[in-house]
Amino acid sequence: MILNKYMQTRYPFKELEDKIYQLWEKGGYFKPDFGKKGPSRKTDLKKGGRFCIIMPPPNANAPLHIGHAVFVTLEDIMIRYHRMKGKTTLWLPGADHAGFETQVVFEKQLEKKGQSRFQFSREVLYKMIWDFTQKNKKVMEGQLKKLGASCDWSREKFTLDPDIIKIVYQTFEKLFDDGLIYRGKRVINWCVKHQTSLSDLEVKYEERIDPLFYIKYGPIELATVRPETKFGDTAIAVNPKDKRYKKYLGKEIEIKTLLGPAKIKVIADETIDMEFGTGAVKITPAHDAADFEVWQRHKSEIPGPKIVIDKFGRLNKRAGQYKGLKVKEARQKIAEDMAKKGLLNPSKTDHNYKHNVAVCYKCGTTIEPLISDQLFIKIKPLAEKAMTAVKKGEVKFTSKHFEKIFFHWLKNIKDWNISRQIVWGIKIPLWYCQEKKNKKCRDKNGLIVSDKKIKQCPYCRGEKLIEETDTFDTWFSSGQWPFATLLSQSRSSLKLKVQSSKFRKNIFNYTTSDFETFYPTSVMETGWDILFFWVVRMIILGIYMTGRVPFKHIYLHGLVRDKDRQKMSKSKGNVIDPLGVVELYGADALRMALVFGTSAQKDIIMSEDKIAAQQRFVTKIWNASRFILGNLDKNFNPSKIRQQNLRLTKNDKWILKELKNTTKKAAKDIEEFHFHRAAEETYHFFWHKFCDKTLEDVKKRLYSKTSTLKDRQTSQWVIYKVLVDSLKLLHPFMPFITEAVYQKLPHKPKKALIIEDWPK
RNA sequence: GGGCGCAUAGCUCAGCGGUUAGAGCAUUCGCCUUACACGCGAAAGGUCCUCUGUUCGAAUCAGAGUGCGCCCACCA
Repeated sequence: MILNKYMQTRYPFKELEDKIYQLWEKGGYFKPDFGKKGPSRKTDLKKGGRFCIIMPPPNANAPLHIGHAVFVTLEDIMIRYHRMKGKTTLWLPGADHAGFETQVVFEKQLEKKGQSRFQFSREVLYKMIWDFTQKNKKVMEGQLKKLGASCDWSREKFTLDPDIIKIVYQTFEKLFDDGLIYRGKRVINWCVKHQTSLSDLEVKYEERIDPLFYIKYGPIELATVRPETKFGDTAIAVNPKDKRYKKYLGKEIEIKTLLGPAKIKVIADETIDMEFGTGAVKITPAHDAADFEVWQRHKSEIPGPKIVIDKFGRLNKRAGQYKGLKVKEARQKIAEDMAKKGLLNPSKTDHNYKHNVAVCYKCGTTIEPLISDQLFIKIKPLAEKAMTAVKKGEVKFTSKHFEKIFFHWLKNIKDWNISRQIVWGIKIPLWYCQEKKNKKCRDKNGLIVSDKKIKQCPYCRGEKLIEETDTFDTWFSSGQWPFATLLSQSRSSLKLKVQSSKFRKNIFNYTTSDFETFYPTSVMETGWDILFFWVVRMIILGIYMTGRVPFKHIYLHGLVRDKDRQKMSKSKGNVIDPLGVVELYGADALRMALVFGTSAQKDIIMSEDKIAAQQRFVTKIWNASRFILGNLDKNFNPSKIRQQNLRLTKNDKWILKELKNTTKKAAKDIEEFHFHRAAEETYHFFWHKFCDKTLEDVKKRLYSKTSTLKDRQTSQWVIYKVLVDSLKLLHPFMPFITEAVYQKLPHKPKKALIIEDWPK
């Protein structure tokens, strides 16, 4: 008996959630054209408008973490709300191959097995990672469903889908034809462990204490932390205003080195800080980005870069007897030897010199700045357009804060290195002609864009061709995600045309209904940590390829932290596994906890307590619903009751008014991206106004034997009406419990709550 | 070095010019009242960081200070 009662009073989320998701999915409710007949979609559009979110594709290299649950929750709230508002609504899901990130994860797994990526051929490695991501992708899809994501699975895309790659190639070719791609020697961030270049964004800085040595270059003494790079020095630079060195300016001075006597030129450059060290700097253009720029300014005066460190972080033959030593060993050895020979002043060495050292953001290995051939995008002209679009309000940040950061970053943007020396990714469709037999070919610097194997240079007919093996920076392809995903939805005409046109760049002349209908999308919702990596690039590439911004609003959510404000990480052991939580408390509780008490753009503080608290709210909804549905007369039918025949009490009128206010406020708050306010408002309305006040008040009338039929009818009508509308208001936040209750209503106007109309 | 944000109840945060400053969690007290004890009813808890100004009126706007945090750039 007690057991029986217990089971009744708890909402059996475990049993119901999957079934409810199936009900939605099988009903086709996630599809934008659900309930709309035939091809007349355009007229339908006019009525309700449209709403579209392209899901930030999770990396297919690990199960979902709590951060993913945040985006699912926020985006699903918007999607469900606008769907109920009658809009043609699309939430397009996807998964990201996540080039470097995935390769790093996979490499770690190999390492655990005592293997290395370098023992596999490109093809084998690619296949292995492919299988790995496909497996992960499946897992992720299941997890997104568990969280209640009402996205249209029939439109799901993967960043390595052939049609996506096709579009990425066309973008690349257009950039190339417009002269915005160049291949050149630049000092790039090289990760010695991962054997690839990294963009500036993929580099973090660590404060370290290293000795600052004072070395003697003939009569000039200068400070450096990196004496091991001295074999690559091509000049000494001083500030033009520095009187101490005036007599040496423009002259070659005789110096002694560990490898014998040499000559080196002294030049003047304004960037040199007279205050630091001795005011004189050795210039090593092959291994320092700033020095490289000095060389660029003084090309005519001094020799070009001399490489002394190889890709494995070891000194090469330029370093004489030090060849083969690793940077760290070499530094110590060289400093010692120089001191012995009087080339270094040991008494001046600063052993407490604090400075920042660049490290790989994934493995923490010290970045070796290396000069190397890489592909770059000339980003300035593109960045300008992105800034203009934001200034004009074509794209709106929901937070001014991020808008400022956006402008600051774009103003100072540097060319984007898009080539990565890794296997996992989209191969750069580039060939290099070694012969360059005619002008046309020379003009292109021997670069040929082709995604197919070619045997001949199309310009000079030369047959000595080298194929590029690098892959694109993942963000280059994901930066095209909004238009690429929508364009690639075309089932018939476009696909054919794209395939037959090979590299015709005007695929955008062919419109597909999805691209036409949903581009620009309504909102880009993602974490602020990828503002530069992703959001900015989408704006840039979106405008470049389509002439229009990719989305109208940008909503950036914060990081999920634990209750001590710590970042969640596996090593700290403070991670909350969203799927584990769903198992324990149900998806609704997790979703509600993620919006409740958190405000836009700020970090989200999450603890299990908070989720448990929301589960209690789920229980409350369940029990209130049980009470209401259990107290309706058998023949109760709300559609047959006329409001003018009711005898509404003061309290009845009060709750109906509150309902109206809450409906209005919740709608406004969701539309203005204040999700927490909408959630809290509705929560408070339902629990503390409706349940605590109205239901208690109504009991008197329901239980009393002296109540008239009219009074009974009135109370039933009121509580039923408020319940049904509350379910609608709560549905975007807590889709499962609300749908579960809706399915039990005696008179459902629609087959499911998800396709109900938002209350008026 | 450049830029930005935050400071409100024990904790996490709302509120951002107008009654007595709110919520969730935690705390205390009373209740197994026929929807729910994952509940109900009540209570306690706040110089809204400090100072100065603007205003009829400031937690809310401005300036200065203090503390905390973040982002960008990295100079040998």
